[in-house]
Amino acid sequence: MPNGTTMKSELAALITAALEQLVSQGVLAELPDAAPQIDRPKDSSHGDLSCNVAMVLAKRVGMAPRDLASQLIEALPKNTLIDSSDIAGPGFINFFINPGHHTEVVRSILEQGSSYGHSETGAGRRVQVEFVSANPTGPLHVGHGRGAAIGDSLSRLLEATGWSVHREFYYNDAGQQINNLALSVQARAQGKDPAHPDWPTDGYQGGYIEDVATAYVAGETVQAADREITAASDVDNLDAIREFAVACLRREQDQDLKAFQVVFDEYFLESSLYDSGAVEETVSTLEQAGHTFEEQDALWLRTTDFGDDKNRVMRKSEGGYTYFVPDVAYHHNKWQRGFERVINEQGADHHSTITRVRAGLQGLNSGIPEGWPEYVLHQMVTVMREGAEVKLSKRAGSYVTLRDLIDWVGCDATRYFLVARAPTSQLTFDVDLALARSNENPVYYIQYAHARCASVLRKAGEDNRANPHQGLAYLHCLVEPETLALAISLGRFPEVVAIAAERLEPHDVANYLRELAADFHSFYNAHKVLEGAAETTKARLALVAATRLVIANGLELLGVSAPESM
RNA sequence: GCGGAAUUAGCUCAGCUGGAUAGAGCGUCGGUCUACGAAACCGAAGGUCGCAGGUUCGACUCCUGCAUUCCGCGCCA
Repeated sequence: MPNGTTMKSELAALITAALEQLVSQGVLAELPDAAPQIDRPKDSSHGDLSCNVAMVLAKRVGMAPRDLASQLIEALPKNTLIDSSDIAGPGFINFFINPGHHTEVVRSILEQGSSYGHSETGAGRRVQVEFVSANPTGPLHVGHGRGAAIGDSLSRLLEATGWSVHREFYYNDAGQQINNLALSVQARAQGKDPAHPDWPTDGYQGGYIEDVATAYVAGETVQAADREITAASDVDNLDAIREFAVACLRREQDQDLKAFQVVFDEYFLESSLYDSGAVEETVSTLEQAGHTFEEQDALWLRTTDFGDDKNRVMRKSEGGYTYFVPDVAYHHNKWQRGFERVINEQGADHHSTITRVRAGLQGLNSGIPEGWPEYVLHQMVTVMREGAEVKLSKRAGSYVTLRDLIDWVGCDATRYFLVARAPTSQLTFDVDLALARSNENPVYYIQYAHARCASVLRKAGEDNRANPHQGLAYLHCLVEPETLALAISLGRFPEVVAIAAERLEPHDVANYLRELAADFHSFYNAHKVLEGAAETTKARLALVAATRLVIANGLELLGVSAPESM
């Protein structure tokens, strides 16, 4: 099987050929506009693949679905893919695939190795994924962790499907929140605590503020991914405190991300948009395009022209810009950088900005498509431990940090749990479940399957048994139901990756891996790999090697490690 | 009130963009190791897919109402 083709696409080609045949016979007036839909039936007695095209077309042709189905089967070209086919229910055509085709994937997998499952649909086009984008006012919390896990996995999926991916982290380094941060650090440096009468309104109360203040007074030097600052130690110099505090928290977040094994290509500063004049330029372009008006001393953008439910203020009566103006400038900058696609992974609480940003971009008349950029929004995360919700962290004070989770359950389990659920559903992170070492914990379940594969292969190597590739000559020995079921699952992987990337849903991969691990464990318990006839053993070793590769490739897409032993 | 998300087994969640008898894991009950790793496997029980209509060959899936939960809704970011 060549890279990129699947059983489904081979079957689709056969069915299309049959439809063309029916057109030439005059049974059909024309080909349907869409490609025939092919599904994997849930019930294996319904075959390996099924097609509903007869039911879809029947009405238009004026034939009974089952009659049309039967003519379609007659018209199928000769092939080695289909073992048999039948018509079932209201007019499904069920196809039973030649078992040899199922086990042939083992050959493809061993040949393609770490690239098995990958495709070139992105064709090297450029996509930017922006995620986390936390302001440097505190450690990353679990919500940021979910964003990091999803955003990074999305990036990996897009890379695996041929896109050229740019990972970006955007942060506000100059706004009101940063001012609060500086004031809070200053207050701490002056020996005040949150109970003090002069403690700043909206000041940050987390314990980390005190650490920053201590470091500032001590004149320490901090180094973050995108900056390095030495403290001035002067308690009255608010600008110096601000710069130092931002650097401290940037470093803190860098360390969190490093512990989470997430890496960015670029950190983009909101302040740079002011420095470069991009914000002013955005405003004047919108004004010139006639999308703005003045009212009550403020400048408004007519976002209602672009689907918003009310117009939005751009420049406040006191002269400053509202937050969405630099947001629009930022996204215009992304467009100018040539990203065909931009995907923003954010918490669902940012939902309301989508319409505004898109409206602002449309108003610029830069040829930006209406649905650009794309958004993946994730819902809230709550953390449970010992049956109760955890709401406080020692370090951050008011919320549970990402680092807390990593410390409790490790990077692998944290990443898996945060990425394994649909972003649209609220997530309950059960710390005790993530720590469990049994199949109630899917991370260990999948990793254990990988370690088992590695163990068998190791054992075969020690005994001087065959190299897994030798088994490729004996794939016909793979015949038992559990064995074929495993091979079929291995063959699904490319589809799973393609669909997950297309729908921007990394959790598809997590679910698939769980199912694959279950198929492997069933196979493993039913059939001894190393204790059969020589040819069967060789074939099974090839199957195990292929399974190990697919699990490793899948875990890689989630950013979870694939251990050789546990 | 407006907008978004959600509602599926006792619990945590899938459900391949409309297919056939709605699936996993945990939990419960019952079986499998002098072991290619039992961190596993096999089996059983467990469901009015929130409610009511609609669309059609066919609805957990799409549409319209209603209910409940979460999140947003400032000249805050």
